[in-house]
Amino acid sequence: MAQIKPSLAKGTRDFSPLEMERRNYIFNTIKDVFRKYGYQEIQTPSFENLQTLTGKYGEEGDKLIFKILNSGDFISKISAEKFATLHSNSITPLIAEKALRYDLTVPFARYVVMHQNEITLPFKRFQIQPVWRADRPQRGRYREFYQCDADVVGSESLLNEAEFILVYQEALSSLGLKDFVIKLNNRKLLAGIADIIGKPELLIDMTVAIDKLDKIGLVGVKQELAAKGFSTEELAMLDPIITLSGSNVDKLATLKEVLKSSEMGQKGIEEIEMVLAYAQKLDANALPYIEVDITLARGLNYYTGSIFEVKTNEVSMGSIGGGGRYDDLTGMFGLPGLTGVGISFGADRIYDVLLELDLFPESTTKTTQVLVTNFDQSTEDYALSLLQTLRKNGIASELYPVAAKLKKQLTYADQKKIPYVIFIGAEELSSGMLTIKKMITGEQEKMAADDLFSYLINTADPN
RNA sequence: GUGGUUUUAGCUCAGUUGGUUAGAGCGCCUGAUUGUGGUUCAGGAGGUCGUGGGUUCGAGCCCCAUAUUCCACCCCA
Repeated sequence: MAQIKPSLAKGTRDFSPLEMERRNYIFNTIKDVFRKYGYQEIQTPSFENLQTLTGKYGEEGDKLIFKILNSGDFISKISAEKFATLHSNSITPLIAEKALRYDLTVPFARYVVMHQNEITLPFKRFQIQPVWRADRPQRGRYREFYQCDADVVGSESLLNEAEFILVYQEALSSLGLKDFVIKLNNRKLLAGIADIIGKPELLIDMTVAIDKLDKIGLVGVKQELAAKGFSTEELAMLDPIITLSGSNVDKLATLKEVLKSSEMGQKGIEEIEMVLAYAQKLDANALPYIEVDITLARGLNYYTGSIFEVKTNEVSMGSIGGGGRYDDLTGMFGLPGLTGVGISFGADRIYDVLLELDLFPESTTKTTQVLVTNFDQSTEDYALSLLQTLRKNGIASELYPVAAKLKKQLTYADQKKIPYVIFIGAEELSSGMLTIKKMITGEQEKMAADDLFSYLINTADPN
């Protein structure tokens, strides 16, 4: 067989022991907070029926779904006439029936519908699994990455939203992040803005343009909006929205005034106020992290109410979390009238941020505690029983698997940071006194096997 | 998907206008030490220069294609 140069698929990574330890640190921290707020873990398959996923993420999102080619001779199942009329888009459902999951929310909606008789509402679940996107990789953007999602379905209370803000605040603070902002917006408020300008189709263009205020300034924003088709009068009407600033309370007061003719807009403002009120009652310390931001649109099609996004100000990185409320995601799977709201942590981005800020705790992984040396066949037999006795006493131990030079065995212990090495050679065998070497100090002493056990049980770290 | 960028030893990187045998540091292996690691000293191995074409007497260097990395859009975690 021809040799193949080893390489990773674009946008994927291996995780070595140290990286896994750090990744698990992130996962465990987030999990602990999820559990504390009453969420239970589930998992769903890596791939779903393509139908389950398509049409949920918008046009751009659909393009980024990794499709799985059907098995077998799928071409022969398409008639020649039909084949001639096909283009790459319309052929996809014919040759790919499955696809890798794009996020955890849609599979969760599917799960809820399929398990509706087993679950009691409100159902609070969390899920930590990889998702895949056929995007072009970049800093903080991978084609395979882990999301940590918490969602609750069957409760329209805005307390859920407020609790999610606290989950964000608590988890990120536990991870050592200090300067981050949880952005809060509401689709109803955006709809209200669309109401008053009477051009709902330009809503997206508008939020995108307003979002650039820092970069291109008020004049630039207005130019861009004019280019998109806004009249001078409309721009005047939008002025207070474009220049919206100040505290959350200030912003909401301005919006209330501007959107007073829009029922939908008022509803959006009320919802934001309610979320903030709940958050304050739960923990007023969380309030400074919350920023009402009307430019937060979020592409995901299914959001209908609150929208969240989390960014850190400590390093340059896209959002490290996002979420929102979806009123009818399960409706697409035949269970209408069930509202849900959820958030997601981008574990891989959080990893990159923590690494850059040097916020990972010192390695705490328990490695092997004792290495038993291997001199030759006769000593190996004795060493084997000693080895297993150590293990039965809960001490992580290993025997060097072949009789090698002591130098080599010690180098191995050194590199693996094994704190104790037990020498069993001819000398030890005949005297019955084993030599134990403490690698950190280099000192060594002789003791009988029984004394050695009690010594190690008392001093070595169990695993 | 659009535009740009990167790729040379296990790792991080030098490499002149296109000119003999492509270098360094770290790491690795061997020895100084046949029962002693982390320090030191001596020696050694390791490269189809991302891949495939092309130009040239001659290509790591120039041209084309392709993969990959990172960056800016788009979008997103």
